[in-house]
Amino acid sequence: MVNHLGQKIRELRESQNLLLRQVAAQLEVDTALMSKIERGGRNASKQQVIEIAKFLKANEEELLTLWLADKIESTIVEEPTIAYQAMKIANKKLKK
Amino acid sequence: MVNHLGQKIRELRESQNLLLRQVAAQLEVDTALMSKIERGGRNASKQQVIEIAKFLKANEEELLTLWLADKIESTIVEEPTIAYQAMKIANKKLKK
DNA sequence: ATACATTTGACAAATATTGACAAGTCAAAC
DNA sequence: GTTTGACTTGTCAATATTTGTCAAATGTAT
Repeated sequence: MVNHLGQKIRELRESQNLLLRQVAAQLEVDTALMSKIERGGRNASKQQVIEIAKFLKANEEELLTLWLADKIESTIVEEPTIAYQAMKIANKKLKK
Repeated sequence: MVNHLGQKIRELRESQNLLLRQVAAQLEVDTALMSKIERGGRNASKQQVIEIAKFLKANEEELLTLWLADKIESTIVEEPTIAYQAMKIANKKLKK
């Protein structure tokens, strides 16, 4: 399983030489939680993603898209054999 | 929002002239819960879907696929603008 | 070895989900 | 118009899951 959002956040954070502690402070959460978010051990809330985007000067929609992709993946990961077909069905809604 | 699984179950049940009460008894749940499952007010558990398929002589994989599609849809429904892109990302995993 | 960043596991608190029950609607008999 | 039977809905307690913190462990450079 990948963790699209966490990897992206870590990339952004490190490229700006920021510490977990600093990002965590901005979100007003424990450093441990921030670590888990980056490593995929916890999901960020939508609001947290928005604040992270702001703080790391990233595109909010891009991060939210990764966040949603992670959620979709964790929904389907237990059902690999039928996932593709189910995705196809779910996709039909989107075209409208 | 549609409810793929519930609609299919109702269709199967009615075509066999069975009562909600009868299907519910088979699953050992309240009729009210069965009603909610068919109408989309509650999600069935995976085990319940399997038992429903058996009782209604339906294809288990087909019902589970609808069940998973419903879960995916409820994951993306709150984020219509980014859903398509997120689905595309999640889809990449499946090809492997 | 010290200092500091990060990670991990365990835990309580908060939140969400589950299924039952009771009360409700509705239509078809009667 | 009241009874009956099928289904629906709101509410609730029980249960399960998720959330974030703390303390301890691990890693990393000086």
